[in-house]
Amino acid sequence: MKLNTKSRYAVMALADLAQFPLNKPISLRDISLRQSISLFYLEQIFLKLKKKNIVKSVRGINGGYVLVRNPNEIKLSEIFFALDQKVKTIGCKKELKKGCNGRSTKCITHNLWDELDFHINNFFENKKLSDLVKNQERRI
Amino acid sequence: MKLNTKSRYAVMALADLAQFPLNKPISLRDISLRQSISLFYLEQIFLKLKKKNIVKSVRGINGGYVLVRNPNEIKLSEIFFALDQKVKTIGCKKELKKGCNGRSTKCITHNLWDELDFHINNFFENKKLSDLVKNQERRI
DNA sequence: GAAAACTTGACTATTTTAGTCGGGTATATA
DNA sequence: TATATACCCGACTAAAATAGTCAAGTTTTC
Repeated sequence: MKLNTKSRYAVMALADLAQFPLNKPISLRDISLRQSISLFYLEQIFLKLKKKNIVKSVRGINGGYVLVRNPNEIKLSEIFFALDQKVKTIGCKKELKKGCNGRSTKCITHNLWDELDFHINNFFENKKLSDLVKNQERRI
Repeated sequence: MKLNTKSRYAVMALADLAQFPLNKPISLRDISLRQSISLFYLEQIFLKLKKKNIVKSVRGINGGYVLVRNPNEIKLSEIFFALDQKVKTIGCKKELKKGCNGRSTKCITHNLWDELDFHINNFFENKKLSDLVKNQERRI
């Protein structure tokens, strides 16, 4: 059970972004250099973040990306959701044959995975982007 | 972020096992049929469970597997551990280049993944096999 | 008009996962 | 003691997911 790089990088990049003034566009190139993440990969990631209205883009020279809201209004769950990374421990409903057996409507461990789902999603639901930067030194 | 089938099946199979008297060997064939899990796959899984002393085997006719301890003494975290499925959201220590940048000893989101790790592992640490069977009807 | 920086879709190599298979060994019971 | 049942164990493979790359744009500022 592990997090994929896409959501991880997304959080890292946004945390990076959150350290700067709200209206100053930060280029992906800069983030790429600071966080050691491939520029091309970042482009993929930010496209999705933009679609979900977490960041907005400023084109042209001196352009870059800017957070749409304040870091304390951005839940980590949103970020994960933007990258289609909702935590799903199992889909009992879908894979009827494998996950849930036909005997009853719910398989023996069904409730467990539901609980786990809730437990993890809850974690991200209660974390804000600002929580990551709070005790971090500002780098200009 | 999702659970793999191996740990999922392991929990399902052990929950199945836990519904029977402690000293009655249950064959993998039976579990395979009841839970709709491939017999070959179950063999792989139970080999690991046996190595970690969660189940013991009884060979020959009428043989099968038996829980070593009571279901209320078996933590789900043990099961996951037996299948090398410790939750690891990220290994900042190892992949220095990608995960943690060289600037400081810890990358900007390092603590977050640590917290998440703890949060999830905690969930499994506090769950016992018996919790799964508690409100389950016994099937003979 | 040139350079910086976003836009978009397609592509690929690598890794992981899920599952299969074959050829064993041990043992209860007829 | 024969034999069927059931565990033992390592090797193998197909398919899916992941991680990352690339090319050919468009927009905007200086």
